[in-house]
Amino acid sequence: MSIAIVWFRRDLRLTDNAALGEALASADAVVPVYVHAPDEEGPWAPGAASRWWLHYSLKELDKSLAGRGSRLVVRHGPSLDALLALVEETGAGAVHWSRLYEPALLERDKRIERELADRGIQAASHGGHLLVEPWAVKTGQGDPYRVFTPFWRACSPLLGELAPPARAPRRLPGGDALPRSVELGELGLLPTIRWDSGLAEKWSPGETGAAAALARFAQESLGAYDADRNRPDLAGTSRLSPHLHFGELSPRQAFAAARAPGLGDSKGAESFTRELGWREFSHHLLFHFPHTTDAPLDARFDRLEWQRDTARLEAWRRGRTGYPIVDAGMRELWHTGWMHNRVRMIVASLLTKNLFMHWLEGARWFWDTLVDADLANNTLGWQWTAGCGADAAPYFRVFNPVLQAEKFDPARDYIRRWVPELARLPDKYIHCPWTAPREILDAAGVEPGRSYPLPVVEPRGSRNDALARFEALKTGRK
DNA sequence: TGAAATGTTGGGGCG
DNA sequence: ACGCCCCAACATTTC
Repeated sequence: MSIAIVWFRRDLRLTDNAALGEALASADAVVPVYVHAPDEEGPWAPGAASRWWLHYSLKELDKSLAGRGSRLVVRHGPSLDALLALVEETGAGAVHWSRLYEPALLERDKRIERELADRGIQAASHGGHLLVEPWAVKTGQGDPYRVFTPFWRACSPLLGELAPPARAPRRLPGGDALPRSVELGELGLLPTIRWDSGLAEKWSPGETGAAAALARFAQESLGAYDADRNRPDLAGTSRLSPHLHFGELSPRQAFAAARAPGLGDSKGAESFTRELGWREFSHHLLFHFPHTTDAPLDARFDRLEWQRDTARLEAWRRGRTGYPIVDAGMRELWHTGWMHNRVRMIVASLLTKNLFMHWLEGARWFWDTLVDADLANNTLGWQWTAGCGADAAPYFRVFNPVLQAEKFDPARDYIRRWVPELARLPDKYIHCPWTAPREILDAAGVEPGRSYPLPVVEPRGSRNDALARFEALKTGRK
């Protein structure tokens, strides 16, 4: 009887999972395994919000495995030791997994593949985390793309060839002879101080929750996605990012949903597919430029001396910058583990271009607080905003938090929800309370500097400041 | 997936 | 009727 280990990592689903499918097709029994080894991800080990999500996603995976005659075997790392022990205990002849593309994991997986092969164990990695493999798309010169539009155009013929998502298996043979597992709780993924009630309210980690989120999105929001995706006050976005990050949903499933009859030709489906394209782009870039997690892609930015100011950084983190749209976003993040993408750009622009603080400070905070924290997306996003990344916003592109708020939160609902101390201000002043006359502030019960902070930085001057520093960088002066 | 400064146009008030 | 000015609306340039 042949036995195969399915090593689950961030493909926490049974549907459209090539590693699982191949294991089932090639062996008589499978052993589903998760190995907890956060330190193998180097300086970018999962943050607190990610760990919370992971706990519940693993719990869900175990539950759906149990419904199919199996269970999830959980072990502590190091990964290689755990896998070798499991091979020994079960007599497995193969280990299957879905490929990931973060630099530290690529290296680790390569080593594990070698070690397994040396011992005569088949080590098989499978695609599925991306629509297109990073090595499959190159420019005419054979280089990786650095600009999104031509990149996405080059992907197009490959997308046309995508097979439809595979079905989940009905039964997993081998469940009667599984090796021991540690309790999920022993992994210590959940916070000791229970700050996670806001997360639990908003999210349903796991494959079932992912499928429900996709169905809701396809039915309710995809049609108007093109316009509504920029509105933080509406449920206009897909909110699939954490599900995609943990592989509770394959990008191919999301892609297929947007292509469903009646939607495939809509503008909304087109822009949503394009967003999936950005996800591909960020992963491809990280694969080709692994150092960009910690260093700018544009090396000229190495010479920049960013501001260090603990008090201001803390004001930004906690949503006390005095800019309502920024504070609303930072509080939404803190409370729900997520922030609307439009608002991510606004808060990132303020941090890097008005406060002139290092994009890594922002990247690290997002990393710890986002349930969808993803090294490729986070790196691309922050370098894009700071202007040092691929297809980046030019250094002079600085968001004005008041104008952005007026444009994308026209009804002021987003501010009133997340910055309740301003809720009674009239529409005219709620995006810029520092311009309100005394009597209006009094009537609304707002005391600038006390009940709500004054702006940490003056936008015009700080913008010009930043421009000057970027300008010096461009011309080579310092 | 920028904002602000600057330039251009055209309608309307008015002497 | 005409020229002049104002200014909103839109376009272009610059950072």
